[in-house]
Amino acid sequence: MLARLPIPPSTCCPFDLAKVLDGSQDFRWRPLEAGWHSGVLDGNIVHVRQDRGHLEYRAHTNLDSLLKSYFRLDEDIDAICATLSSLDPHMAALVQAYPHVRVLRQPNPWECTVAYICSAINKVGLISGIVEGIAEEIGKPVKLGQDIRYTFPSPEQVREAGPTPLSAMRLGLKRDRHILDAAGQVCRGELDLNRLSLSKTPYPETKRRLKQLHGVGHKIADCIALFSLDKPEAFPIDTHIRKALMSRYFPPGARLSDKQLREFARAHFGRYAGWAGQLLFQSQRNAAS
DNA sequence: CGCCAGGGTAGAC
DNA sequence: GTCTACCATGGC
Repeated sequence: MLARLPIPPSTCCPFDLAKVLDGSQDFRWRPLEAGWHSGVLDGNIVHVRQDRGHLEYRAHTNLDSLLKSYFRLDEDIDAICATLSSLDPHMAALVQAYPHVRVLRQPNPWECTVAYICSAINKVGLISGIVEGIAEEIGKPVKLGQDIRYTFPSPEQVREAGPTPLSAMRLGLKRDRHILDAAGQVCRGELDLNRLSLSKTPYPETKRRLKQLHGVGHKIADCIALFSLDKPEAFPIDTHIRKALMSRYFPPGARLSDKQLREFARAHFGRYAGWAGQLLFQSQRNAAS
């Protein structure tokens, strides 16, 4: 089926699909022809394209609510922009320079967890290949037109597949064991990712639970919380964010631990710290390349 | 070959 | 609480 969703107009931060996906926190988008992009969202293969004020998509079923949630079409982006711009002059400049930045709401926290366990000390392109590889090895094929993709395997599927396919992928840094262990925790009901996504589960408790997973520390727990568990105050600190913070908010030569940087971010950026972090990330990556 | 990439961990003080 | 060595792989 082919469908169209209206994109709410925004004066300061208009929606730009290509840029949103390019700087995306979801590793599973692939460009197609004529402005279309192929993705796999929570088991659904989907093609999306922007036609001015509308989001067009092709899929096997109605994905209106899923896509609205994913791209945050139901959210007041102008209000978030205004909040970020009011934090300090640098943030105001970044909102103007990168108006397309969005923190997407990924529908599958399990996939997000595995993807970011694989992200440690890897380049974005490589992470993308690893996540795709896990889907191809253990997931199920899904087809839309001539496009064949693979669903990301559920914890049950990962556990049934056992250690062999993961170790054969040579993920390094014991990531194969971390993923299998996390799958076991979810399967045994020791880890309830859906409960953590509820607004009644606050950010601190969410992060504490995620950090109990092997291979998940402050940074990756914050990525999972921010990108798939609806915790906009989560502030993942990686090498880029560290550099951006040090150059813009502290005098040259200052030495701050990650703990001090987390405390600064919480106090200075507040409720939408994660969005502020995405802006810093974009600017730092842009400056580096 | 050397270096680094969207870190995490155990063990040491 | 903070510092350190080590974990493993691919791309340039």
